[in-house]
Amino acid sequence: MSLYKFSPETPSGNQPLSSSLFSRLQTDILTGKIRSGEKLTEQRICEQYSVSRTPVREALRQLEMDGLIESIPNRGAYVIGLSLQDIGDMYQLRKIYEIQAVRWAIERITEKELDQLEETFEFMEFYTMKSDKEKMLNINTYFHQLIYSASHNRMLQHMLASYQIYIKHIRTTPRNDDEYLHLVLEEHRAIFEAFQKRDVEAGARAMEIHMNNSKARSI
Amino acid sequence: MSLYKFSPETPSGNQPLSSSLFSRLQTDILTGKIRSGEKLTEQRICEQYSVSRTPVREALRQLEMDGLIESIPNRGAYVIGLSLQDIGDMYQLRKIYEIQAVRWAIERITEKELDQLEETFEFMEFYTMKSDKEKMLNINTYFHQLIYSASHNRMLQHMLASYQIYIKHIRTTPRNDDEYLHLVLEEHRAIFEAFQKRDVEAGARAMEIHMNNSKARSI
DNA sequence: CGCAGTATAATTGTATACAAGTATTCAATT
DNA sequence: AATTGAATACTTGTATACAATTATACTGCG
Repeated sequence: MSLYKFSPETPSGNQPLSSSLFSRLQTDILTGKIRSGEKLTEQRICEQYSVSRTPVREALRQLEMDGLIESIPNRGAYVIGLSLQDIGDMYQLRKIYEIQAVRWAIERITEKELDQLEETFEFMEFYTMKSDKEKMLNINTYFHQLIYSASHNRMLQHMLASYQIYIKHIRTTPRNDDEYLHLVLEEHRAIFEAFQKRDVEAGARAMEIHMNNSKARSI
Repeated sequence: MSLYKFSPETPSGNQPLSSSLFSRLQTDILTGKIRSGEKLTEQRICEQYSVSRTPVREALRQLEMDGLIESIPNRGAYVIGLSLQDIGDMYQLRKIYEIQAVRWAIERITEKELDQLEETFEFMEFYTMKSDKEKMLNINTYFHQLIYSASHNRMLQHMLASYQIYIKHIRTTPRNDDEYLHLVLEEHRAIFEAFQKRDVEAGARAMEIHMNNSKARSI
């Protein structure tokens, strides 16, 4: 992933229209457009999304791996979705790994990676100043991904990446206040400064605070 | 999942022949039959596994979600596989969640679930006595799944279940000694006894020991 | 000999057709 | 009236055909 997409010069940068059927279904389930418990027949998805059954089946398999639907052989697929309980559970679990990621990352981060993190954080400051919430969400995700990457643990990256999809949809609660952006910024500043000081415990604490607040803000 | 499959009365109980293409490919990648870095063309898989492209494509999407292959649009799929580093990473990560699972499970387990855990542990004793390593592996998996389930955290179940696949293949190092079975049994006994006493800290310690030993035994 | 451009081959992406399994309906029988 | 059975409709599972994209090989030109 490149940083260019966050640079001030880039135009609005909307979602790509060519987003896969999998992503579209994922979004529609997570935003509640497709309801929990609903039966998904391949035929109906074909009609509603104007695609043939081949891509539909592939998307359903992916959703199943994500735990968003349950597929019963020769019977069909049922939407599981996320309950409030699930969301709470997820934040608890994510927190555990995010803290671990910070610990390992502070121990193992390279100079180059630290520069990237600094640059990313500076973009966060810039977009907070500009009150660009959309860009903040994207760069926020990227900031965390840099930490995963700096942990130099491929499995951890993979596991935490799988949480991001949920987070992205959950945290779209309408909260336009600048205060929100500033709070998020300061939480990330604390994390970033722990990296600069190579202070593992401070990093873990800062991330724990950030996670607790994220959870609180989301519900 | 039912317990019947572990009962002494059941015959040998081999793997189902109707195992999905996804599982077969997963196994072949994890056992090294399909090498890391290898390019997978859909055509070749069709021929080698005697199926058409539709199921092949579905299996590839699933493998991609698992992180076992990397699929580049219009280019093809490349096997990533697991390095020794990955396996070590995975054990570290699994340990964190297994310990958390035990903590929550001991706090939240129902009487009925505890009975199931007891029954399962007694099967472990039985198969250790009979030196049936195959059955021990299965019931070992089941023992852990009961803990996940008793944690009453659906996300945690989902995350930990995704590790089991790897574990199953990694731990097939040829170690026929009864000593191995007895060690595993005693480690599980410690965990089970912590459940009986509802001692969270003892459970966490017992699981940590079990995880450390599992890792050591696997490498 | 090297390079660019084009034609060909190979591979993935998508659509459709057919087979197999499952659910539903309705009539016949008890 | 309830239940069983067969026939029908529906849904998923698989195979194949076609379109779009990418890789490769070859030819012509400098």
